[in-house]
Amino acid sequence: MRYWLMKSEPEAFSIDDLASRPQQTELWDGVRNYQARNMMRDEMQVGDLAFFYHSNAKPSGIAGVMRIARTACPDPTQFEMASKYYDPTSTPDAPRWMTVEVTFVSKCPQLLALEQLKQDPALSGMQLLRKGNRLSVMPVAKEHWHYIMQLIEK
DNA sequence: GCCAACGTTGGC
DNA sequence: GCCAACGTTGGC
Repeated sequence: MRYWLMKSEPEAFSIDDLASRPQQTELWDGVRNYQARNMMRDEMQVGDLAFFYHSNAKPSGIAGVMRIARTACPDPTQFEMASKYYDPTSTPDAPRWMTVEVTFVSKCPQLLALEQLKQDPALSGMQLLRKGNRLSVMPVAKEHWHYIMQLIEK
């Protein structure tokens, strides 16, 4: 059982969008970074939990919790010419980009803002808070996960 | 909208 | 393989 954090711009896809999907489930498509892909492809397991992080938002922060519902499969948008995630160098025989399916678990009663996370000494060292960090999928340490869950439930 | 911090691309 | 140029992410 592992813990993750996955970013999405809420204007593109938010925690509310996930909660209102059929089955409250969605393919986490559009990731085009090898490190992030490798984690989804090689490490995520069904049942793992992930924070849904709103990036490029006002304010940015942790908006909810989701569960990995299906292990890695090819990201269909890489083959769709009309998609902004289309990748002409990828083929169905050798798909370059993989993704996972996620299911809604809960929405935070109030968003846990990045600013608040930064100011919390218990979270120093968290990958999300490292300067220059741009990864859209990253692991969360167990102790950080439980600490943040307790902040959410406060 | 700015810009720092990356990541990728391609000429050499 | 180096590295300059370019593109992207994401906080502010």
